[in-house]
Amino acid sequence: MTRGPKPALKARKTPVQSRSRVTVDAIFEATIQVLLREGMRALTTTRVAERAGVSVGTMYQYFPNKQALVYALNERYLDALAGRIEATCAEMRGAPLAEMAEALIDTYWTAKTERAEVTRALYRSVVELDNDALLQDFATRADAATTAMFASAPDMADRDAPTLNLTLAAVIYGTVRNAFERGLSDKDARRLRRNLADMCQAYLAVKAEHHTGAIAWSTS
Amino acid sequence: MTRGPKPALKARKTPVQSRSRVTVDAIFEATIQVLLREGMRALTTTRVAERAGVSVGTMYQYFPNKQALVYALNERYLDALAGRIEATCAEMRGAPLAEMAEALIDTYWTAKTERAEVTRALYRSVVELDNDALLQDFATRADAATTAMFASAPDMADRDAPTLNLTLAAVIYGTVRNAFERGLSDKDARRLRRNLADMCQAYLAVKAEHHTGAIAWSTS
Amino acid sequence: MTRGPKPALKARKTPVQSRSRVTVDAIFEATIQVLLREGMRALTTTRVAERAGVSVGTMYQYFPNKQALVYALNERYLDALAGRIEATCAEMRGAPLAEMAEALIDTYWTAKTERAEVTRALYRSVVELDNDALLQDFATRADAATTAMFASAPDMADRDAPTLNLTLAAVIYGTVRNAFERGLSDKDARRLRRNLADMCQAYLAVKAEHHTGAIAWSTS
Amino acid sequence: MTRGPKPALKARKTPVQSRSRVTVDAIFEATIQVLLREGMRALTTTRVAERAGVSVGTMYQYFPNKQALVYALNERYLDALAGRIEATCAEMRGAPLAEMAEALIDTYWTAKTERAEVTRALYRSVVELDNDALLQDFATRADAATTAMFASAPDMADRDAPTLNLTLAAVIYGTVRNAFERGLSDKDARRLRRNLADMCQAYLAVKAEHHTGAIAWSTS
DNA sequence: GATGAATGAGGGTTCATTCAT
DNA sequence: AATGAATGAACCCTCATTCAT
Repeated sequence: MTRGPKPALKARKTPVQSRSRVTVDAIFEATIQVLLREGMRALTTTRVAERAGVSVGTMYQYFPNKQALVYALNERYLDALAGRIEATCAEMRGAPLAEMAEALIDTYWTAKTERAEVTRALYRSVVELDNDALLQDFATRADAATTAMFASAPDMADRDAPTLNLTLAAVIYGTVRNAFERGLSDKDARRLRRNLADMCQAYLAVKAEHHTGAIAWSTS
Repeated sequence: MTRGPKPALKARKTPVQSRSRVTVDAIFEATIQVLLREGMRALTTTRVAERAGVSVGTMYQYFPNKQALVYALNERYLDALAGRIEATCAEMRGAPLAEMAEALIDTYWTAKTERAEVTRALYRSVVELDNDALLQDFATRADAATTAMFASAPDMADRDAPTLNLTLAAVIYGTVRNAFERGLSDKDARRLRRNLADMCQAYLAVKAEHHTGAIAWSTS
Repeated sequence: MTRGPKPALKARKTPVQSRSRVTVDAIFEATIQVLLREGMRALTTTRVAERAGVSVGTMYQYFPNKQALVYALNERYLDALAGRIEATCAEMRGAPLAEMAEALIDTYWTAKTERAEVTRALYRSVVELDNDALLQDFATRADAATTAMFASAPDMADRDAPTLNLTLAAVIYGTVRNAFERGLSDKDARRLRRNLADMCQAYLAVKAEHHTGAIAWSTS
Repeated sequence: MTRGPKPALKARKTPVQSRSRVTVDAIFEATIQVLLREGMRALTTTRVAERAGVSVGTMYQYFPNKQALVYALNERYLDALAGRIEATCAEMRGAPLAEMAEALIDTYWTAKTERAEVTRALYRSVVELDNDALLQDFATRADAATTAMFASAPDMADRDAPTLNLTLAAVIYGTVRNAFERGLSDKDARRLRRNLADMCQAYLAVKAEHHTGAIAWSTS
């Protein structure tokens, strides 16, 4: 299921030594800074190396080409994001669906917002062709985690886990991104987040009635 | 409210004559094709002109520079999209909120899906600088239309129109985009679309109960 | 001796009809204007045609290419200049050398100064390769006139006419151009002009002594 | 007093290392060659780089743009020329005016003639925008040197130094340029040079008489 | 291992010139 | 004759990538 990156995009060496790690981190941070301050168009290898305080040559020791750098940056970010989602999912195992949804919203929203500039920088960097694969991999991994989580909910009844997951995931991730792109005020952001949670809750409650034989709300 | 494009991005001549229109259309179409087949990176003026069957020089007769071309393409698309949303909003004036939401989902989903490649091509192109302004303009226009529509609903009660609008707009547009990016199968797409509508309906129903004094579901 | 222009630089048609003459004049004037206001770099056929109020196509009816236009402009200017020099020479025939020199300075200085911008514009346009030939032709023609004039002076004695001519011509033309390029104030300009005349006079006087058997000034 | 170049025209790196110096020299030399053989019109970055035996990229490492290259070339030449004039002025300090004039002619004439092609190439290149400033700077510097020199002459009497300087400088520089452009034979060149010196001498002698109370030549 | 000067393909853009209308 | 849209060669410049030091 995991497609894995094209060979050309793989990082050259896994930074095991601490010096390497520091260098790579500096490069990543520099990339974000440049992306942020000057945009995708100005993201040149020279500029990144300069800001990272290393030479271009050194950069090429860690990344076979520019695309690989951007790729790795996104990979790293998405890996961390997936990890956080998995953590949340593990934590919420066995909780009611509504709480799961709320926790997922919390996690995702926080992740996207806490370093908004980084998020924005990365959105900008995704022009690169093959990041599609990256996104698919992330989706697959996140979906696996959330699907498993939902399946463990006591109020799952006989719902179709994949479909429920698809619905909640699409709504939550999609809404958060849209919110992000709107550049909302803090107040609006809080409201929207609350309403999104309410919406998921309402949806789950209605479905619950269906599945528990209760009278559907629409007929009440 | 509308910021308007930077002068540098304005198209050079408005294609009034039929020949001009044909040419401009060919250029737009070619841009989409290139974007689609080769990605943003390969979107060069030469390539576009070639595929459009005109010379670079001709292209520059209509667009002062490459950015302006991409800008105009997005402008055109977003203008049409906003128009469709406005039409839907006009049509649904006075209908119940749930129906409005459903109609909005229909319109937006259809617009994004009926020429999926175009949508995909444009998503790829929006990364370019200053298209932000374009998106903001679109959002402003669309929000105006939907807010007005919602305000006309008989079951609006004492809801806060801007907040309701923000919620539904963010959820609907966000979810549709997320769905789109997942490249769902037809079946999954249909399911998600249905569930998104249900979700909105459920949310509106619950809120309705609140506003009509009914006992909230969560306490039942 | 006259090399004549390369065929490619010849104007296409001699403007005999009055309409043609008006058009050509407009084009010339437009060329000067553009040269003046925007410099050589901005001297494009489109721009010239536009300012002249004709279409590029029409321009190409009168000049086979851009170089020919610039060539013709310079040719016209130099022709007029040579004409004025010839007129002065004719007028001064038989006068003393010193008066001849003064008259030549007057004529040349006035010609260069009375429409200084035009002079400047033309200096700018001379980048064009083959204008060398043009300049040579002018020099030949002017030298012929001045040499003849000098030869007619009563105080020529046994001087070498070509050498005297070379000396005076080089000094006068050279100094005037240098003065022009310095962008002198009116006062400085007047002073320099006066001193240039004095210098020529002094030179001629000394030579006269030599040639008349008088004791050379330097030994007195 | 010195205006200094626009920032855009400054050279990118000062060639301190020997390799850099060689490269820059090669580029300068190539520029002159192209200018000479093909004229200003054909002075393209590619052509220069090619003839210099380096890549365009390398050229741009040393000069931020084409104009800067031409600018630097002229700057270098004019700097050397000014230096030579200053040296002559220093050397002639305290000498009689006539000898000063002769020395100035020698220096200037030699400088313009010894590498005639270079001179010619540069005359062709000066048309470019903003080299005006360069010329002004040169003039200012040279005038400062010559004015100071003239002021130190024993036979300055109560002459106006600036005016004397303006006169001699304009006549000498102007005449030399004109001579140069005429492409004189060696014999004619020698003659003209001699006569120019004589002319200056005659002018200074006459003035001297005025200032020393002697009877003016014209009345003798 | 690290450096950064050198490379040169390729990008965006201009503009002299043509030719169908 | 006049027009001006179309052409495309050629220009200036950038920047990912290499490799001698």
